[in-house]
Amino acid sequence: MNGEAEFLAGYDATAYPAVAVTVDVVALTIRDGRLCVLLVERAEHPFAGHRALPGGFVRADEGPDAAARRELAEETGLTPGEGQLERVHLEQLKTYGDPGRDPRLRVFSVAYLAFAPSLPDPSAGGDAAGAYWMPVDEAAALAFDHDVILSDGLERARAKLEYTPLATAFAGDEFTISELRAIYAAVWGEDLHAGNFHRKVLSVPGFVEGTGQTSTRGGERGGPKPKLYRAGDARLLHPALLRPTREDGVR
Amino acid sequence: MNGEAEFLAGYDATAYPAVAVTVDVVALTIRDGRLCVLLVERAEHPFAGHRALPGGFVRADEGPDAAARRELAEETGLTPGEGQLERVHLEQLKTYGDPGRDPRLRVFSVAYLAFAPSLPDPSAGGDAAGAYWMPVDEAAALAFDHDVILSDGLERARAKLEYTPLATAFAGDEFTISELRAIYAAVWGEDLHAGNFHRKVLSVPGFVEGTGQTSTRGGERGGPKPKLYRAGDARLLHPALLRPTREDGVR
DNA sequence: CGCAGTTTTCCTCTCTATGAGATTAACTCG
DNA sequence: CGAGTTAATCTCATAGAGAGGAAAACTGCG
Repeated sequence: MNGEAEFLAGYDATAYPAVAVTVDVVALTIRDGRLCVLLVERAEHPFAGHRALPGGFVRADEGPDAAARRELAEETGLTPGEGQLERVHLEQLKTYGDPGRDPRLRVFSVAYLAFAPSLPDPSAGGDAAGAYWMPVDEAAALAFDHDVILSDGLERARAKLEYTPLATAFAGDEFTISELRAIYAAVWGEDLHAGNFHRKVLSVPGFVEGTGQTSTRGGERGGPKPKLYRAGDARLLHPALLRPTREDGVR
Repeated sequence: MNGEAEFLAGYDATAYPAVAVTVDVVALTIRDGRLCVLLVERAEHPFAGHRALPGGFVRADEGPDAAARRELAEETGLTPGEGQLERVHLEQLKTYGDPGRDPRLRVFSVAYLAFAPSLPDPSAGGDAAGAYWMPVDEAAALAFDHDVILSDGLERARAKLEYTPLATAFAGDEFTISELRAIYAAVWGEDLHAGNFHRKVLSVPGFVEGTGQTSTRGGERGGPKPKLYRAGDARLLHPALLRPTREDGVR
């Protein structure tokens, strides 16, 4: 009965003016024990000179997931196929589309959240200059509504560490329990009890599995050689690893 | 430097053909102790005759949140201002935008999840005929990728009941602990231990607050007059109310 | 009216999980 | 070698979860 013509008639420019769909990526990593986010310097109007989350338009032949991974590759300098890019955890965060969030035309932005292991500076990578990692507590006054997107992404990341083993996505292939604890501490912004953390991580089935090996060297300031672990096969932590400080029942 | 003209030049129809942005709503309610979803019968091509989630285009002057609430109002027959529509909990679920999910043109759909108290049949409401509530376990073979959207919405709803007091959004203003337990049972699809549930709900600070009143009548098949409660001011349940059966650490 | 069945609301008991602290052993640096 | 640091493991007190039980309040039926 009603085909494309009828549909497009109902979709005329008067009722629905041109819209664009972009992806923006909140890419997080741990550098020097601090939680950092990948930012780019905007060269063009609007918000020229401001910092912004990396992002770009979704192309005709790709879904938003693929677009986000492509943008991430472009800005970090990672190339597909080498395993590094594939190991980055990427998940959809939320879509932002209020009128006026972009002064030029109606833009819907599908925001993504990425967890990356420690990476070299993008500027060293070659054509990906202009992007850099910045500690999240110094990242403010971003372009568009990117401050809100970043803060939503951080809250999601903090919550996800509680009930998923995604903290391992910030670590390398093999890691020690202490390194894992440092990741939690950096993301949550507070120290954790080493003994309880150790017991907890090993007691959750599927969180980590031992490699049978130990680190070749003790800690930087002494201590025994810690055992090495790699990520287990659990996709949900049960029981969960709850954040300490949050007040009982946020009102 | 670069203004709108340059931007629009980079946004030509070759690289970025026309796209549309819609909202689709997974609206859930409890009817006769069963979890139900609001569906509409599609009249037009494509998928004419198929069931689909209610939805429509985001208009130029509204954000996606407002669009979702408008669509919900149109399909349920609820009118803004009477309090009923405002009491429906509505949150963004996820955005679906793979090429080809709509055979006509590139459509990005921002899906929403709604929790509604028990409502009259939409068809009785007047102009909102064609929409109806259907038990979720009978809702299959939906148009587009709505099966996937529904299943994502259900999983989100089940998870949300664990750590938020949103189950109260399915109940009326005042409710008994048993009614609340029936909501959990319907959403999770399994019975809960009455005694433990009672103790748990009352022990979580801010989940429910007593009204000091009791129901005027005992249970349908006997029993004492239960006390009445209303939703408390907590926005997060702590400790959480975890689902019973799920296997330890989903692999 | 008396009785059986139902339901709310407590209660107990057991097991597990958590948080704080202490201990031992292994290692680095001066 | 000795002091300081860290990994890994225990202990102990408390809190929460799951299972079951029982008193009390109420309905509907004979």
